[in-house]
Amino acid sequence: MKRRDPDVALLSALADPVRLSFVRQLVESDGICACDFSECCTVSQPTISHHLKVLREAGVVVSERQGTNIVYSLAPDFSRRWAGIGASLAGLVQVA
Amino acid sequence: MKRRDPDVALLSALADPVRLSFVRQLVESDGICACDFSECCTVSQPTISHHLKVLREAGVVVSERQGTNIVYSLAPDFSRRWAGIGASLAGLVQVA
DNA sequence: CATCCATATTGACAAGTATCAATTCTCGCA
DNA sequence: TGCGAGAATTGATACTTGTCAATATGGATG
Repeated sequence: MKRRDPDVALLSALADPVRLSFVRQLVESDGICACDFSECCTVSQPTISHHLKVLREAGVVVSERQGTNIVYSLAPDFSRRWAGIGASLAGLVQVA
Repeated sequence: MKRRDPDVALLSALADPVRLSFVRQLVESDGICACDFSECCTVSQPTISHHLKVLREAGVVVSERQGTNIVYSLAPDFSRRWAGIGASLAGLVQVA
């Protein structure tokens, strides 16, 4: 596919039930081990890894090694990017 | 197709460059004739109709006949739905 | 260094989607 | 009532994507 609009890429990354579920979990925590995502959805380990890669490449999450595990957390500028798209779509304003 | 999470359905509807472009045009106007969407993207009439149907079924837009044409506009509760998803994702608050 | 565990990658396949050409539908209007 | 224009549907096709099994990678640790 051609080079993608980053907004479309971000929306695409969120437009999957498994990935949206991952992101919702990440919003409520300060980092989740990759191995712990398997508890929510009945998908295999490679599938989890695939979805995390999609989220990483869209800039939704970042990963960091902590000992044996790899811990994922929301990308620091995710909420700003989301607000930016929202501003262009629905006139929303972010309250700090 | 299985029953879909409406949030995923809304995000999926927006996660396409043509449809996102349509929605951005709709945000800035009070209604656009279906025939006028052809000006922005180089896609055929059936393709435009298809994308508008996807947006309609996701609840992003509504359509209304006006004489010969069919006029599309943003669904009245779209911005509320967007804000709802944002609240669960990024802690955003809508400023009325 | 050898091994083990967690994660990532590869390969394959099924299902979904975007697109267009051709056709059909549906009003408004003469 | 019949015609014409705008919009939707159908059918076909190429591309993308979600998924898993099998395999590879890469640190930590004995």
